[in-house]
Amino acid sequence: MALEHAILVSLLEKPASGYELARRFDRSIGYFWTATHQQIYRVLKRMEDDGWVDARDVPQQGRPDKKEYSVADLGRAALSSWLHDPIEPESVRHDLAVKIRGAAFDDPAALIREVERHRQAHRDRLAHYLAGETRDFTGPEASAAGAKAPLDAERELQHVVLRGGVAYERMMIDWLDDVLATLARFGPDR
Amino acid sequence: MALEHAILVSLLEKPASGYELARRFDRSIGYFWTATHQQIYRVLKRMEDDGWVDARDVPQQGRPDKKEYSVADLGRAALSSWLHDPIEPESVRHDLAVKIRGAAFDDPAALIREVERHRQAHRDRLAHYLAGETRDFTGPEASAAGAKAPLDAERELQHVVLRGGVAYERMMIDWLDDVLATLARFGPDR
DNA sequence: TCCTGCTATGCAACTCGTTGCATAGCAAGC
DNA sequence: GCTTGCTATGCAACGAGTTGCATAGCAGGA
Repeated sequence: MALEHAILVSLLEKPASGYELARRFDRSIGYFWTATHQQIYRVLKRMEDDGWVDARDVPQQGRPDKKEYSVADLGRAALSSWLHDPIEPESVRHDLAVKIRGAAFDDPAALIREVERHRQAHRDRLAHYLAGETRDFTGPEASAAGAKAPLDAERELQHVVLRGGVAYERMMIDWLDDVLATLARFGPDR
Repeated sequence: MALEHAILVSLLEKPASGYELARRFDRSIGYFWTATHQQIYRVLKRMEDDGWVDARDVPQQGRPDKKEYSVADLGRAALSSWLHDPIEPESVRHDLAVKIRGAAFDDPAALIREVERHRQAHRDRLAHYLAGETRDFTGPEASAAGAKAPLDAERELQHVVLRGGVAYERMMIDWLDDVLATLARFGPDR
């Protein structure tokens, strides 16, 4: 269970309300961790009760007030402790692989459109990542940041995680091409 | 939710008891879908109640009796229906990426051992996959299967899923090398 | 004026997944 | 004879995740 920790990291990068966190989980953080606003509100409340985060009411003009959360000392300690925990074996859940093996007992050709849809989704995400990389990690901004802090850990680590996302999407696209070629061999017969 | 469907696919490949299924989920199926024996027994009971699978008591010598399940017509229909459903957007949960971004607010160097452990786990899994590929999908066996059925969908589709696993592990190993190189840059200062 | 849509927070109910525990037969070794 | 360990099945409790719904302020357009 790491939703708490993902929230702590996100709040350390920048304090936010539950709503803002939910939107981050649709974007940057969401690339490697998903969560709905329900989970986020529930967990935020628990974290506030446990003293992991501090809440602050922020009046806004033109929109409802919000509760902005920031990380408290206890939260920082909890994150640190989790980071030093050598756990995690890595579990996988890949529906598409189940479908592909299942297709042997149904119509393999019927899966082609589905796989093509997935491939397109991965292409879109790859394009999105690459655009983000160009925007945030290359050119004058990168140099400016470099001048400001030659070894900016936060930035560098965000970049290496993004590179992981890029590598993942590229791998998936290549593999789905392989899957499509395999499925095509079963197309004519049935 | 696709545990039912993963079980259906596995039972179509070969009928099995709950216990045997649980062991498959530690091996071949487990490479892209995990499940404990608790989930499996619970879901099998529901599937039996729904008429998706048939149960058969099998007395054994030297060990307790088992209940062997096989897929019923209703189960086959349910699987087929699921296969034709164009759902699934693909959600991700990657603890290690959270840890890496979190390391910016702690000691980046402390993560090195953890990342190395993960890299080793992925290397082990890659070696395991490659051994399985050599065993099941190359050499005389493959030719024999080829002679028996020039387009054996079940086998081909199992192979392409395995190739996906191989591609994934290779990608992860490369990425973790990248992560280690990045973390190393923050090692000396702290 | 009313409707749509975005920001912002939350409850309730349900399903899914995990963990700890219990039972029971039999085999092998000390 | 006792313990350990594997096969085989299952209950109970809890925690995590999903879905549907509710509320409320305000903006903008028909």
